[in-house]
Amino acid sequence: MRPTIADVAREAGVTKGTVSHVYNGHRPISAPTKERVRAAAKKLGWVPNANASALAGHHTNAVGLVLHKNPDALAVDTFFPVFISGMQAELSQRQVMLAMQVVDSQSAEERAYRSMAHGRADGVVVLDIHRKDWRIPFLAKLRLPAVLMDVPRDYPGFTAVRIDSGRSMEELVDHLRAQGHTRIAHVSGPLDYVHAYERAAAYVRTIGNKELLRQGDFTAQSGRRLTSELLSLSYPPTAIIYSNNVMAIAGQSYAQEQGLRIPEDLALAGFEDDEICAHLNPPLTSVDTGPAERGRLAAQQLVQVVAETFPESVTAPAPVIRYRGSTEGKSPPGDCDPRDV
Amino acid sequence: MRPTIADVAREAGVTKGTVSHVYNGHRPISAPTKERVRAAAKKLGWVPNANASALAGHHTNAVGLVLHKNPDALAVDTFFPVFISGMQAELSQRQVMLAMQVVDSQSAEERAYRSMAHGRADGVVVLDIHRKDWRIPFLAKLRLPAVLMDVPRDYPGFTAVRIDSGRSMEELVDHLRAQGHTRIAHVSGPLDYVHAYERAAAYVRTIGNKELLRQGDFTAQSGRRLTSELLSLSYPPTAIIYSNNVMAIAGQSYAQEQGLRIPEDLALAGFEDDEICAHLNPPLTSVDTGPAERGRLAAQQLVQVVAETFPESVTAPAPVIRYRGSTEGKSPPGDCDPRDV
DNA sequence: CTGTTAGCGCTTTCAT
DNA sequence: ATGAAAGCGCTAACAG
Repeated sequence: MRPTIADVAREAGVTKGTVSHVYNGHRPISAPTKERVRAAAKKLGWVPNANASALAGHHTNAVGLVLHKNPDALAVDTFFPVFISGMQAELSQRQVMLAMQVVDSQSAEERAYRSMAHGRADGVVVLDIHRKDWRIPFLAKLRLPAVLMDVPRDYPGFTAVRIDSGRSMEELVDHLRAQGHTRIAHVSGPLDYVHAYERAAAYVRTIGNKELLRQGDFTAQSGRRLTSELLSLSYPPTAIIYSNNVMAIAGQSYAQEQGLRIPEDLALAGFEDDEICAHLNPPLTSVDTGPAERGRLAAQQLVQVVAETFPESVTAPAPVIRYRGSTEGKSPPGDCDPRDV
Repeated sequence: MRPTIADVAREAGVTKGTVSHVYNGHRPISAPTKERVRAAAKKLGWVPNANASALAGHHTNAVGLVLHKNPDALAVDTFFPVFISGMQAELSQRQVMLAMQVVDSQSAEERAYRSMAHGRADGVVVLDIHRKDWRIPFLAKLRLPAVLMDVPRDYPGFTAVRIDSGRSMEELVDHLRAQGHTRIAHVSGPLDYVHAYERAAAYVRTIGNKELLRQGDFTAQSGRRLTSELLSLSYPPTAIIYSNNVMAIAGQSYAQEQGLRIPEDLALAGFEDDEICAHLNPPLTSVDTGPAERGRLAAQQLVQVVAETFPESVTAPAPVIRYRGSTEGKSPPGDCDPRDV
């Protein structure tokens, strides 16, 4: 049988309560007793049973992450591994586990959050918030502590980790304009996602109209399709900003197949920078939103929420635009680019 | 208060035992009773408390993954996200959670496995097996069900998911020889890892000596350093095979900085293909070991192990070599490559 | 500073 | 086919 707290207590000549307190520090224990208990635990190879302690105590030492998406998307999108590694940087220090569940329907998602609330995790990090998101009231009802990523405003009872991506969109447009572009398109993500919406809104605000705005769904396929659609306009754009890199890479590859030179004939930029962007040919300009740091902040906030030291919402460090070859070298109209011969 | 099984029982006019059996099918329940219980549960928003059921029953509906490495490595190495997405493809169907813990020391790793064994998870998947791996006897002692990835032989009481990567090394060497290469180097991973060792062993077997074998550690830095070392030999290699892509990409980038043309002056190939390889300039030849499928198989095996239908060890589909520009176009010695002018 | 004990919410015999 | 009740291993409130 696996050792229980009673075995350790017997071995150390104390009671279960004492052993318990040695491990959670909820009351002072004399040094020699502490030592005896530690020695006994080590000798027997005892670790607290997480289920029993969660059941009795109400802390699981785990945080949850419920992802509503196709498992394949996890493999393609580089945001997740980096975000998760950021979370783990914070969690591994504190020996907190990450309880991850991928679901494929709303009912499964509800069940998953319910089970998190009912003893699986002390709290959750919520990603990909929608503009009208059922999960926020739902989590409130469940009284499940949560950190909301990238919500546009504060929600009572929740803390948030925010990011200002509208600003980056403006900078990107300015940069392209400075290079002489006047027809700048945007391939957005689904506009019911807050992050996609904010980028698109900033785009429309800066450009002044939505003539060249197209709504994609973050997949390579939609990046390709919408690029093709934009390029076959009678008056096509000379620059396209994509709301993520998967779409941008697909767009670049499509444009090159069509014989367009990047950036001379078409400039491209994306959001959610990752290592691949620097290695493309030409390298892709993109916005680094700092996913690792955001993951770390999310975990840090959540740990505090769980500890009942209710933290203020924070804003992640401003995104950084990595300017690369895909937006360089556009000459002002009328000029003649030497490479153009 | 969150609803408990007692609330549901009361609401449905039955006992707790009956509710329990409706949910785990451990004994027949009449249809009408079943319906009443289901309705009551839905009405109250009840889901079984995972801790209580694990404590009483002994199943957690979670599988564990303990990773002993720097969190950053998770972000760089594309193996993990893809492997995990493969696992999730299997787990999400069965509503099984993934309990993930990143640790930074052996003692933390032991604790993590102990806590998995003591109620965190029904079993674990073990990655990055060493040639002499303390975890195997340790897990046996803990009686924690486990699936071992890429072990060279069977271990009594464990099932394994294997892969034949030695064969790919041979093919790669043959391919390079066919293109006229006679000085073929290998930058391996740490040789105490089974996967790195098997590749290196196949290399030595095929080449006949270890003159051009260098031991790296899977980081970009070591890829760069060892490439530099190999290239400054008085009789340097004309081709290098790396044990992972991080090292290969770093090597390619270093070689190009030195003014070498790939593949004319130096051919390169790596293991652990990922999307980035196809987008490099030139695209990198590499071995696709099918991480998603291996993740799926691991999860599938583990689920079976946990269900006590002890499955045979399986071998994953053979790796596929993606031949790309980084190994093409080497002319036989003496010939004159037109591009060489 | 330490001992005692009543649960936490569920599963599972043993009854009926 | 269902009910009753004894724990699973731990925490925390109550004693001392």
